[in-house]
Amino acid sequence: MATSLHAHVVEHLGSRIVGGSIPRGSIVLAADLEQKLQVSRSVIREAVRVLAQCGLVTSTKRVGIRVLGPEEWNPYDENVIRWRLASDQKGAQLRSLTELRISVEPMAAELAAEVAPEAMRKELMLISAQMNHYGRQGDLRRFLELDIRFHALVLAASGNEMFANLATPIAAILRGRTELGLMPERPHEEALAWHQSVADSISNMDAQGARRNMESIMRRTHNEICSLWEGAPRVFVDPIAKK
Amino acid sequence: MATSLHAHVVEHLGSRIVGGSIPRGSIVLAADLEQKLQVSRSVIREAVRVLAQCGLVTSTKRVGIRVLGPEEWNPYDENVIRWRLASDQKGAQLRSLTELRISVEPMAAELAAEVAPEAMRKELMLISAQMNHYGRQGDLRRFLELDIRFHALVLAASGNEMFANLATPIAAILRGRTELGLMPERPHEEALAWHQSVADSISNMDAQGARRNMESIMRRTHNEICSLWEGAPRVFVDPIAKK
DNA sequence: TGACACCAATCTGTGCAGGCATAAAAATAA
DNA sequence: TTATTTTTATGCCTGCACAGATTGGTGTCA
Repeated sequence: MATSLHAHVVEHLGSRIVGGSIPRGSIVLAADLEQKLQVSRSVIREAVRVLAQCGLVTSTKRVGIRVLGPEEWNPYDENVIRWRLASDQKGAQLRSLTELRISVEPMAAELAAEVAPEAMRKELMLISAQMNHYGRQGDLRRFLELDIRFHALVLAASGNEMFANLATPIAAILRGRTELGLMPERPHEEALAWHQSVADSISNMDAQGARRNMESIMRRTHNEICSLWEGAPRVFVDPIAKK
Repeated sequence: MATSLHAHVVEHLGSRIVGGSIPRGSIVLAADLEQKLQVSRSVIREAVRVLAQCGLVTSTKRVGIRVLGPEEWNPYDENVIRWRLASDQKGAQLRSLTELRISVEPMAAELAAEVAPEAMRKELMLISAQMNHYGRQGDLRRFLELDIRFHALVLAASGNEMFANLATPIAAILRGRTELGLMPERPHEEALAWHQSVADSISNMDAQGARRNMESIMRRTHNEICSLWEGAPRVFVDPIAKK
């Protein structure tokens, strides 16, 4: 529905708020937006409702539409993540996501070894074999897509829908890393072996083995890209202030 | 805004969809909703936009508002979590959240030890001291509130906004566990000591110590409540099917 | 006769325009 | 300072036109 009018307005406002060109505390009026974007009130209102859902704005009577600060944004919202990745907060967003996946993926691998359905174990073995093949050939494009699928599969095979839902932003990390040339010419043998071991362990229901090998992958991943966010400021949200 | 009309409609429809009384694949018409809920089109439309954002419905021309299945729901949406906790999927939701916090909190403790601002370290020491005090007295109500604050603080002190945002659902877990009588008469000495050690480690910038002690807390937590979701089915979402 | 492509009717969400009600800030009076 | 009035932007409602997808009918061709 990217073609729908209200989605366009959401995109317009959301990217500007997250990007910083509409600073926190700003107050915009629905009537002004109608005129500026040349759309009707209903479109504006629906867009504002969606943005309010993401925590980007609140709309109160007699005041208007108030733009909120980053502490209020929903960091799990797909749009918010995308807008942050396209802004100067890219580093901080990548750091948050990477820390999250480092935490989650070993547990996902462990769970997958215990509960994954047979079809997913099979596919995991297939994917890791293909990763070996194309990795050794230095075909980075194909390797990237397989890598994305591999990690998405492990997350899905955990049977935890919260884990599975991290596949999309994690794919964004992997794509970003490759685009930025942070991948070696061809994947390290070590990394290939770890992926293979994760698949083997899951296939053999070896939960601890799956976890250990995934932890190894995560350690290397972290070392490879943590330079990206050097100096990006951390945000400390006092959990009481939000109540 | 809980008093606003459109929020009421979101609540009405959302809880019914997640609760299962409006099954997946159902098609409801905006006009019918107008009449049934006695509200105007604009209210219905804004509510449907919000629900579409959560992945509960899609609305297409000539067909109506189609109710989606659980694979499409956004598992990080606060409303969705709340509705699931109030439904017969409560077990599965608690399991997902618990697995997530087991993954995340040790890393959060480690990060907090490295980057937490001084004020948060201080408060963490204060909270853990109070937890000791009220815990030994067997004042479970006060202990619960301190426990919630403790974990929320560690998550916030990590400087990772995605971690910090898990404080709300984690608080729901802790409250639920106490309400269901899954807490011992008084907290185990071990648990008190671990909380104290986490606070100490963070205060002393001992990242590995903070992680280890938090891992101990998580292991015990898991053992205490994993009986809650015995037999709850796992959902395996093929990451390709969603593309 | 039957299969298939094409077209028109129809249905429902999308978007537009304008009106009244209401709540909360701001200004004014006590 | 406190209470009251005024101001003003959003909340909510309704009528209308449009767009796009489904459906069924029509005609063509094998």
